[in-house]
Amino acid sequence: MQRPTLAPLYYLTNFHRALGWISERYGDLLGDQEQAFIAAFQQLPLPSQALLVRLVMRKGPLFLASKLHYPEIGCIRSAAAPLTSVGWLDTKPELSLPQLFQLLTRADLAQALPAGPAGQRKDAWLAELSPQYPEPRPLAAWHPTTSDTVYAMQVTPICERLRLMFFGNLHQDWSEFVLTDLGVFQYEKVPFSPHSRAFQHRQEIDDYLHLHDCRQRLHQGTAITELLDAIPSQPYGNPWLESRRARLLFQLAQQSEADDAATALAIYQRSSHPGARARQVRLLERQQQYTTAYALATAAQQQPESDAELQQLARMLPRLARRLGQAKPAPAPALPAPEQWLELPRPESGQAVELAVRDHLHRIDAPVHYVENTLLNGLFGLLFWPALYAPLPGAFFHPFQAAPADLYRPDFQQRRAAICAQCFAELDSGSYRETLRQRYQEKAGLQCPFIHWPWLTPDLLEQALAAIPPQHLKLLFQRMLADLQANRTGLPDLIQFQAGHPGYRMIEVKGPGDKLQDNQKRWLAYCLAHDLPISVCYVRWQAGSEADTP
DNA sequence: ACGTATAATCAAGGC
DNA sequence: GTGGGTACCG
DNA sequence: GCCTTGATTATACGGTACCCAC
Ligand SMILES: [Mn+2]
Ligand SMILES: [Mn+2]
Repeated sequence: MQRPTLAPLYYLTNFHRALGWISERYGDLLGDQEQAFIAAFQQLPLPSQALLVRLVMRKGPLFLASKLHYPEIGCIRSAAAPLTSVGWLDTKPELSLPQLFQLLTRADLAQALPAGPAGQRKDAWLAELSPQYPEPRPLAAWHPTTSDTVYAMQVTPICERLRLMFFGNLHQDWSEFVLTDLGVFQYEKVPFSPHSRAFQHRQEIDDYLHLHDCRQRLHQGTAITELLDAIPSQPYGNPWLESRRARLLFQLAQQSEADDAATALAIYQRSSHPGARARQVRLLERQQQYTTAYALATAAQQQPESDAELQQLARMLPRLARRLGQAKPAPAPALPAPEQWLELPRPESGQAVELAVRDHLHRIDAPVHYVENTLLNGLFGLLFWPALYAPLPGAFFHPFQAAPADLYRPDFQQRRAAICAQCFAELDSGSYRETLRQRYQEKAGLQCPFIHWPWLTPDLLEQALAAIPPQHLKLLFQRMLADLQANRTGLPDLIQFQAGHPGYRMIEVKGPGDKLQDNQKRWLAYCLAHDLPISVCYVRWQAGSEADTP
């Protein structure tokens, strides 16, 4: 593929585009600090602007002047000077010993510090010296003979905030621009109004940043109690932020489960994250508070948050009932799934069991494909493309989105009811086949969370269109749409296309020691209830086909 | 909605 | 030297 | 049988420069 050649300062151009974008849409949500930053940035000499952007895109926050080489910028020190005078770079930061170790190479450190035993690891050396050097110092104090300079980035918080405002998340970064220009990422072009933006209130941005900070501290091992104090005790009004708060609480509770079950319980109670209630029941059970556990479980059963929760409750309730001496509830009926047992020679090369079964079942007139979730997700993405990329207010707000912002919100389908109905109607009329072929041609390569293009080959698509009855597709898609997040996984490993009716069958492969997962059981139950051809294939290895692993 | 996560799978141990 | 992990690049 | 835990794999842009540890 031919890559367009880029202007030397392409990244600066991109950053200007971003700043302009933000200024246009967020004028009312920018604080004095951010406004001043944007204004002052434009006043800087170009090499200084370029250097700042380079550093913003790097890890930092500390950089050695001698390690910065940018031909398009030229002299780093002259480019840096204006940045230090506005206070965006600090040239004399106090460095802790660990920071010094991160910044300098082994060889450089050896000139500044007493050497340890030969061949000592860098981290051991640091550990050994740490007690002797508790105080931070400027580089010149650590290493008097060096002529090097350290630059410490001072504007990370502002730049992070701007990035968040642009993308509506913090996992995308400014390289999206160049990667898209190069065609590495291709996004569907969705029209949206010039005032579309990820946030409507400054408080939402603050809240997002605050939660993000708490999450990072959780990951760094900050004490749970400290974080609990930091996280708002009341739900956010914004459902999107509230789900993030709930998830953070859930993770907090998870962390506390091991050493403080009571705290964990209390935190789960405050979280509306999926599964939080089931964890409460489980923890209560573990604490032998069977009455409370049973009460919560039965209440949950009356108003389950999901099939997944019902599934968990159905396992816990009989145990709890037994503990409480209640009448033994009827055992859950086993899934009446067709089963098949195979005894196969263990593949030479440690080949996956799914592939072994695929090859065993494969017939010239009944080909088998190892597809897992990719086939159905792919077909779904193709058919519902107009719904996924419908220009609804608030769904799209920058050009680098692979999906609408509300994809996994419960009202996704509801908000697009008419379009979804049209997509379903194509299954009834039969026009979907031509639509999907066309759409595959048209959209191949574009980022879409449901389509892994390399797996969904034209050949596989054709076979699926020929074999799977549209009414079956309809049933499968209906379940997906009911919960796009939960129901995009758990689909069977293999699909076999065959003559006659229904024209295909789905097969979940289970090797020795493997069991059906919850999400697989849910798909299994759904397919059985709707007469969709599904089965489970259990595999044993032939004795002597290969020595067991010790 | 990529907290370098979910996925799925395998293995082992506890009740 | 080599291999592995990380950061950076476009 | 159920539940947990941890390990382990793959993918997610692909290539390269650099540093470190062995
Ligand atoms: Mn599988
Ligand atoms: Mn399987």
